[in-house]
Amino acid sequence: MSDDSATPDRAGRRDVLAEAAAELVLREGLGTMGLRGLARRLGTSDRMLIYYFGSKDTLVTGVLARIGEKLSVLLQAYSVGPPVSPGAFLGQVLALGRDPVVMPFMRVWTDVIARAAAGEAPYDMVAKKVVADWTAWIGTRLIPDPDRPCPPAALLSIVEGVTLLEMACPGSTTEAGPWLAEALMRADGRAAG
Amino acid sequence: MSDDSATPDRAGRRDVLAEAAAELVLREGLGTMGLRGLARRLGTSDRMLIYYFGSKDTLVTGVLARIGEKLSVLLQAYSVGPPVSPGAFLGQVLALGRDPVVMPFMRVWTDVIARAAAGEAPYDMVAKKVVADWTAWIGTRLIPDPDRPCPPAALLSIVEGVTLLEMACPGSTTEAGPWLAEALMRADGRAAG
DNA sequence: CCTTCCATGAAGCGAGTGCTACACTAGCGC
DNA sequence: GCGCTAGTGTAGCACTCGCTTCATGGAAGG
Repeated sequence: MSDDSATPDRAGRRDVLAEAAAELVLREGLGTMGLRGLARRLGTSDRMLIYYFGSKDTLVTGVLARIGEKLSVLLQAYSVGPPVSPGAFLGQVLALGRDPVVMPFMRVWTDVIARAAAGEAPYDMVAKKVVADWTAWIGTRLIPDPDRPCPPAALLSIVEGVTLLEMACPGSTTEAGPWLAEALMRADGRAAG
Repeated sequence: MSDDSATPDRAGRRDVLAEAAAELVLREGLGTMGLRGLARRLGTSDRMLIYYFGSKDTLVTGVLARIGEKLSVLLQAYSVGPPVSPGAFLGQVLALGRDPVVMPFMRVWTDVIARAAAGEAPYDMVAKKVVADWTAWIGTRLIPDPDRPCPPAALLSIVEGVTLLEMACPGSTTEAGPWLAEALMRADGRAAG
């Protein structure tokens, strides 16, 4: 009776709301996720958000899942190339992070991880999955190095750190990104030796 | 009339409260900075915290400044050695970050920067100063490299990223830290070439 | 026409926030 | 003793938060 298939319009409307909320979060950040403010920006009411999603936590996880799907679609376009060295990968990802299409995603995920670090529910659970997914994806993008295998979390840490610092102090990392990529590429050249 | 010198006891009591709050934040994190909860843990009342500090923002900045002083005292013990290469520095700092005495400081500052990234006052202002101070300190700890000068923000990004990921997903960066330090040291070996 | 049920608005609840107004005590100078 | 002021407890304000209750409109089905 109360499952979605019995009321397809309801699931459809929820989907529309989730999509609109995802676009809004990508545009304005996670700071706008209060029920009343979010509802106002979406042209509905907090009452309706709870009606369709059941609770704010499921709304947040749903919206973040949708943002994740959007990003994975984007990333598939960058995964077609061959695996590369850690330094080259970092250079690619940091350049990607300056792409105005990808940048909002970086900011949202870094914000999610930052809230998870503060112990805020439900971001802590979401962050665990996100970190797992990303390390797995990074792992598939790296040339295996039997001598000194690069832990994907190492590259993820750099990307998160650069993004976080850039969000907190805009402009503070303009030189840091290129230097890091080049330093790792220098290390790449020594990886086999 | 209302300055501190006229009522030294008041300044003294404020100092005691700030010290106790700093210890508490180092122990339990910034999540405990609500006025009522903080006051309860300090054995006083929110009324008194406002009375002595004027507002929550000045209380927060005061407590964070005190934590900063504590850390700078700690760090002076590690600044007596000669300047080192970026890779060696990163190895030292990441090892330092696992020291149970220093770890609470790392977590607090990373939390501050994370809140600043979310645009939360007054952490945004504090973070700007913290990042400036740290990049300056890192700059004094690095061997100048005329060919490829290492931006201090690069190392700060790594430290922040590793700390953030470790807070969000404990255990996810156990291999990342050593690998990064070693990779940068490999790059150090190529810096002059 | 009448029922039934989905969708929605209006109002409100209870808890939380930073902060304030008021009353009171205790100690000090006159 | 009197007045003054610093310190502190109690209560409360105005607000936000996630969420609920009530009432209603309106369409579908008998």
